[in-house]
Amino acid sequence: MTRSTNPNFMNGVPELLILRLLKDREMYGYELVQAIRAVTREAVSLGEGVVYPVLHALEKDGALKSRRKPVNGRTRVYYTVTPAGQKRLGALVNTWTKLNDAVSGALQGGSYAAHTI
Amino acid sequence: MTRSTNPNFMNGVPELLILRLLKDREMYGYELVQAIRAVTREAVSLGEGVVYPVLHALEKDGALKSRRKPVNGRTRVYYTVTPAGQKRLGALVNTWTKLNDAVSGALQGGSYAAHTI
DNA sequence: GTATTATACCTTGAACCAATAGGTAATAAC
DNA sequence: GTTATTACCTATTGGTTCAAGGTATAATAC
Repeated sequence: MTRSTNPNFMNGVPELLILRLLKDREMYGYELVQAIRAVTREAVSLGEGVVYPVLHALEKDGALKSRRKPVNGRTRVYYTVTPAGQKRLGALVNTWTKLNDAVSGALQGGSYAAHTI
Repeated sequence: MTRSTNPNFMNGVPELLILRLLKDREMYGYELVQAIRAVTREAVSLGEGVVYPVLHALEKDGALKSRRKPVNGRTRVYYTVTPAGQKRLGALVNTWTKLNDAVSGALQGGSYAAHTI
């Protein structure tokens, strides 16, 4: 029903944002969690339990590739977008935009459709 | 993975569209299925297996109320939005708009975005 | 006159995905 | 030396869309 942190309409949004952010520069999971909060101005706040599984699924699908990099004794796993990932991002942005336009139109008093039954 | 009919990003959209359409006038389930197709210009096409459960859930929650009306020997179940439903619609539109702005900003802008405080 | 389509309602099962709540381990701060 | 922060991870739950069924009447086609 009502989500405590994020509202509905979140289907596919984590994947979309992650791909979009990684398109600009390589990042690691923990960094992505905060970057998403920052870039959406707290409108979207994803837990690590959301981000990591998405990263692993995207890598398994060949949309991302990773490299391990030790920093200050800790190990970070940096992700970058593959060509397949870029393509996937493009498709996601496309469908997201289309759906958005459709719903926006429907919300704003949509009576451009004259349907009678 | 890939949906055959509708893409991702559909979470909560059926409920939003149904409430929005019923706000203007009472409709019945089968009519809503076609109205949604029409108002979104085929961008969203919901099956009856999606619409009916949402209608029942919304009525159970007190957001809709129904009346049975015989038309041409068949029985139609017409739904209207209750005050609680109007409130729910308002909240949904609000969160949908906010999320939209956030994701749009993230998609277009690089690191940060237009309006600071 | 019967076969097919359209109308109109419904439920069940599977699949997907975000969210919560855990768990491990190292460094930094106090 | 206890807590907070960094940084990784998994398992389970719950909610929701979707496909694929099922029932029944009215209109149309052949």
